[in-house]
Amino acid sequence: MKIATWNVNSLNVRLPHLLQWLAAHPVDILCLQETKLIDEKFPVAQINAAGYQVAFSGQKTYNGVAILSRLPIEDVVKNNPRFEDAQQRILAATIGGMRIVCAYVPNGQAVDSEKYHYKLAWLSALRDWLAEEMAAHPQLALLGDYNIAPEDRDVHDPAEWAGKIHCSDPERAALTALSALGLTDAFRLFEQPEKSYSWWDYRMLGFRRNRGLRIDHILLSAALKARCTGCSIDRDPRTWEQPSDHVPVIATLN
DNA sequence: ATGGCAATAGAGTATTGA
Repeated sequence: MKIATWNVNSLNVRLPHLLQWLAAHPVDILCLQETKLIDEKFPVAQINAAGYQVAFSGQKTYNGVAILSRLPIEDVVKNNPRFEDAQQRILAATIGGMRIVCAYVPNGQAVDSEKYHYKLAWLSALRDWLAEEMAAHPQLALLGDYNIAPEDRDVHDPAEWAGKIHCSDPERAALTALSALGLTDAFRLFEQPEKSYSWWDYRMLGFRRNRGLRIDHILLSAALKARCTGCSIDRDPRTWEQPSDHVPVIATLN
């Protein structure tokens, strides 16, 4: 069983990449972020034809999340019931006995900005809701674009990013609060190459110079951590023509 | 200190992302 997450930065533009990637990596479950599509325009037929069922929750221009699955998708919940939010950033579903939560955490723009405080409030509400979800579903995975680099080793230049958005102490504390619920970063369960990132700026030759951040994560409950046998980042799609600025993260479960 | 790239909306340029 393989589960994965990918911020595609517009599914309208990236559908060919998505289908190409799935053909090479036929994961069982894939969470998408930044689909940027209203539900009426979601490419259901193409995704079904690739062998996947799909649940989605979108809006115009921004945000939007989806879960693709080879197994039936049940008990879909859109957004956090504990947090009133016009932005479509969360999709939860039960698949194969697991609770899968797909999340697109707010960017935050700049420390202390209005969007930053929205990000922290959003993360606090996520924690509170997940505490309940985990009690009801011991086998839970939280996959998505967290817009937080957990540690300095997840940042290409920790000095340049110190205290800045994605790296500030309150953001990292919010991630620690999720860990305190019993969620573990699947990527760090295993030995990994140094300077592993999941996002690179489109500008300044960010990818070629490997000026990246690791901000896309798969967090696993204890029951799923015990089943996890591997986790990796697939940099390859970042080399394709007109790529997303993020790449997929994949975890293997037995 | 700022812009640099990409996508969107919409019709020139502003906004957002990370």
